[in-house]
Amino acid sequence: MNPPPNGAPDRRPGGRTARIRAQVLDAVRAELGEHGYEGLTMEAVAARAGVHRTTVYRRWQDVGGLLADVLDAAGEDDWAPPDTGSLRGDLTALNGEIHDSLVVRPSIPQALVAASFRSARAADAQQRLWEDRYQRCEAIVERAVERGELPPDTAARPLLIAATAPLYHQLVLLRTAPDPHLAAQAATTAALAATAGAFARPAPGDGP
Amino acid sequence: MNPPPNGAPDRRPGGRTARIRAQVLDAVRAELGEHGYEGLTMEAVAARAGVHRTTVYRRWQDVGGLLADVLDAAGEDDWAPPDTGSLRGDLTALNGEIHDSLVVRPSIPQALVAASFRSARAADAQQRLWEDRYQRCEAIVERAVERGELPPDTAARPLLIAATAPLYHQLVLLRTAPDPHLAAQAATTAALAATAGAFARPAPGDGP
DNA sequence: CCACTAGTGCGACAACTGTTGCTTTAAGAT
DNA sequence: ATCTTAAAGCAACAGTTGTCGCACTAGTGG
Repeated sequence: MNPPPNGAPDRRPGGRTARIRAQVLDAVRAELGEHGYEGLTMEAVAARAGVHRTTVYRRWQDVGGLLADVLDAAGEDDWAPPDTGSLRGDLTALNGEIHDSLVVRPSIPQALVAASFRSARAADAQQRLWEDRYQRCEAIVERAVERGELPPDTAARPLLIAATAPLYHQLVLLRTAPDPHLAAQAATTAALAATAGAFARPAPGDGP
Repeated sequence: MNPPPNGAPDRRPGGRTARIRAQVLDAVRAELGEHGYEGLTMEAVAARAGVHRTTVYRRWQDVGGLLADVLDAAGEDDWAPPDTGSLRGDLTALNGEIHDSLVVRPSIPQALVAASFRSARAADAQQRLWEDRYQRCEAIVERAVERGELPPDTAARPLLIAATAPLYHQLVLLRTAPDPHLAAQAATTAALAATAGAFARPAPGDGP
């Protein structure tokens, strides 16, 4: 295809290439913070990064490419899900984090979601990031199973989705006013359903 | 502000104005169906509608205005939530409808969601449509309460959100592969939590 | 039937977006 | 130090998007 879009410091990891990438990505985040996704243009990013337009076009192609790179960089952190000692506590804390990240204006996650609708590459990067996050969150369910809070055959992913989806739905899709106890409400509901065995896997004999 | 964008046949409800509005909205839906939201341009809509570009710009301003008008038109139907005789059945049928509308390619609802991120006016229209839909769906909860399936102080909206949010989350935001029994799974979970009283309103004494 | 005018068609234009060929800079190797 | 070449700068260009003034068409009212 074409050369890797995300910096690809394979051939020349030298200072300039990396420096310019950092400048540009910083500029993207700053622009996103100031004008939101709507106001994010290649022109403005290049100007703020102190880099020529052509450079940005050549390395990232379009706005979606820029966002994809930002998303990939976001997945390289060491974030870990909260560990409060109980399933309900973990889910509530997790939802609190999600809630806060979605209500600050302007919200970077919101902008990234918006971008994923305009660019296939941003959508792919977004999907990778979601997958990574939910994967890490499965630890919450594993710990709950170890503590005996949940039956051992509980499917982690649907449970996590049930807990977090209402937040995204209300704040991203429906755009209702931020409800202070929405996070706890959704977490509690999911925990309750899980304890009742709502997420037990259908086929128990899935061993080796 | 400015003259009403959605046709506004106040002053001259004559045949041509209405005819052109219909042509343009049809063209929007057709373009949306063929090229998705990405490929929706004012130029193409005008051409397909057999109308001059300037006319479309003047009456709808931008793509968001077009979508907003389509959304408003969509809310004028006589849709009613399914009535199967049980809460779980109703929610499952409802989720089935949502599921189907989101997995067909290209999906109009998906495109409208995407549009709502680009245009404030489309976002407003989208919000009106969601509100209308969830309002109508509250009948599901009311019937369940009347049947004695749910406690009388059950909050309808959070319950409906809990039931439907996982679908939107997976199919619109996460874009995972369509899961055939995802609709039933989410509906069942929500129904179970509701029966357990997870959506009981906190303050019982809110009467006159 | 005729006059009025909201709404549409038309063409020209400015602004913006993205591309291309070439030159210049600087990282990495000899 | 100097050579090589990947990557950035630069300027000119084509295509697209949105705007404006004016002419004209066709509902609306007398």
